[in-house]
Amino acid sequence: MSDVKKHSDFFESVWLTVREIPRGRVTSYGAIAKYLGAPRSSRMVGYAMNASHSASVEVPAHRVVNRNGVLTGKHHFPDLLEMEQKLEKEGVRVEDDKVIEFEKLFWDPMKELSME
DNA sequence: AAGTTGACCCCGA
DNA sequence: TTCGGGGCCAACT
Repeated sequence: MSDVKKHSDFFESVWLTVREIPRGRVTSYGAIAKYLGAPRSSRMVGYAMNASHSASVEVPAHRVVNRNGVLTGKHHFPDLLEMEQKLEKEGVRVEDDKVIEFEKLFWDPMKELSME
C-alpha cells in the first residue's frame, strides 16, 4: 500500500459523508460531526471543508452550511457568489446569505444514513 | 514542541 | 433582539 493518504481518516469520512448529500438538499457542520461520532468537533468539519480542495474527489461543500442555514463558507470559494449560485442551481433558494426554508431542505445524515 | 487558528455551536447579558 | 465570550479538538505554523 502506498502512502496515498495525506489526511486523517476523519477528513476522509467527512468528505464521504458530504458526498452523500442529495442534490437540492443541505446539511450542517454539526450534523455531520454528530453523525461521525464527534458531536463536539463541528469545527473540524469546517476545517475538513477547507482542506477539501486536497481531496481526490469532488466535495459538494456548498451543501454544507451552519446550523442557522447561513452560508458561512461562501468566502472560501473562488468567487464570493459561487456557493450561492450552486445552491440556486440545485433549486435551493438563498436570500441574504441564508437558505430559505432551511429546516425543510435539511438533510440529516443521522436520519438518512443510519438505517438503510 | 508549543501556541494559534478556525467554512461551529451554545449560552448568558 | 443583538452582541460577546467560552468551549471544543484537530490541523497548521
